[in-house]
Amino acid sequence: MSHPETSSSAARITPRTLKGFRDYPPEIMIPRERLIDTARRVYRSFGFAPIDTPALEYLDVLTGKGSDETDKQMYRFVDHGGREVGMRFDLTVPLARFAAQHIQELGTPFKRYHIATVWRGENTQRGRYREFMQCDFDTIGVESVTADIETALVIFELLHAIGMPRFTLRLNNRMVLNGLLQRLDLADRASAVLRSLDKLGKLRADDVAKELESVVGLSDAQARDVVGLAALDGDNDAILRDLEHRTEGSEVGQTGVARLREIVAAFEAATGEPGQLRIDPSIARGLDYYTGPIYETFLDELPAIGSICSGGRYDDLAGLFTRQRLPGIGASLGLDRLLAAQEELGLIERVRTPTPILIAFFAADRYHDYLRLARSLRRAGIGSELFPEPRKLGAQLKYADKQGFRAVLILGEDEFQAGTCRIKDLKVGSQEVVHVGPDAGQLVDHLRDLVA
RNA sequence: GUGGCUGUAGCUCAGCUGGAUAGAGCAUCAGAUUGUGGCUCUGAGGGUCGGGGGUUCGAAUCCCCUCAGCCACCCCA
Repeated sequence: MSHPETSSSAARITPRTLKGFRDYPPEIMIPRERLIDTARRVYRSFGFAPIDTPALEYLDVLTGKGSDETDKQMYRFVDHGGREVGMRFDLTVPLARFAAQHIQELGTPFKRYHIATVWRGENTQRGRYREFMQCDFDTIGVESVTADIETALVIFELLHAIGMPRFTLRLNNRMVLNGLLQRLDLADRASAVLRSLDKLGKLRADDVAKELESVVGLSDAQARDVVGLAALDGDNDAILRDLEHRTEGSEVGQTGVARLREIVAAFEAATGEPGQLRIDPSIARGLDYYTGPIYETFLDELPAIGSICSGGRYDDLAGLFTRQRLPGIGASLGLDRLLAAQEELGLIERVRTPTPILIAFFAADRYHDYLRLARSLRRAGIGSELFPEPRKLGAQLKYADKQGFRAVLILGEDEFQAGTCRIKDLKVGSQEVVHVGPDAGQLVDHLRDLVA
């Protein structure tokens, strides 16, 4: 109307989102933010401090480390000043740059968490988008096994805090794999072998063995030996003994097994839940840069969705940027996967409001009294929305129902006169009349139980 | 990036081998119901049939291109 030139349908632009990019409406954003808050709280409780870095970096900063694959997936452009620029495709490369640039002031150990959006122009799939969020935590500058142990403990606490205590943290050590490959005389083909090995979760052992022979060129015996790792069964002690045997004569391998042993013992001592940490020699993780312990976390109720928290140790984070050696270890929560899992397990309550209480705007000339009441409730820590117009009560209740409010406060002239308030519990359907009291104190006491 | 499947109202879908004004359920809005949501009834709004081009007297229907989604592969910080 005010823009006649855009009112014809020919001039109108179709509203749409780019492939792999998403809108997040309130009912999606509310559980998402809750999860992020929980991760933040757990990270901070262990002493990890927040950092942020720019979404855009000089292209050479990002491409330096990247494989051809990540190069292909990176969003890049030339800015108005002629600079070659890329969008970060993970939070580890920015961390490496950040650490190389600031480690003098930061000192070590440096523990940081970083929850931020990253971009990859890869093909989309269910649960894989071109814009997504990573929730990393890392410890820089600690070679000792204590950092490996703490990483496992953070994952443990995180999953419990999220309310998903039924999970298995699977642990392996690249040193063990390297030791084994050394013994098999395959050190030169390590990354190809590991890539195939990593498929053991998805493919049958026979197929992986076949791939190792045909693609990587292993002998029958070598392939069987590698795949045999996955067949290892029994408790952690039994597996560790077996691994010790298999890596005999390899110093790296033996060191790796010893480190696993320490992690297992400390995890048990700290949590009292030894069953939730399992040595799994078939966990390889695709990445070349892992050099020590590696972690993957699977939900017992939904293992098929894949690892929801993974990470590992790397000996040289920032070698591209500085001569100073910066060893580190860290992991990343798979936010989207975890949300998908919670959704599938029916753990996500669908609400469109972060606020539990709606105050019906009922008596038109009591507006100021409603404002005062709302303020008292908010000050007492009870989120309260005042309906903006004195519409029909039925319409306001309908709105409250649709948005997912926990309760509606109904006060008309009668209630104001009597100093009372009706609390309508939308979930149960019951209703009670309570005294408001000074500063709404009595009302607050009632509501606290309700919204707890 | 490669291959396959799919795309009709906000959502789930129907719509025959090409035929006239494209339908249903749910959802939305209004009313029944000016101090009480979910249930019921009545009514209304809502469609470039993903988009563009082609074949045809005639296309939601057939063909090509394109965009998007799903699945598999590739890969996986």
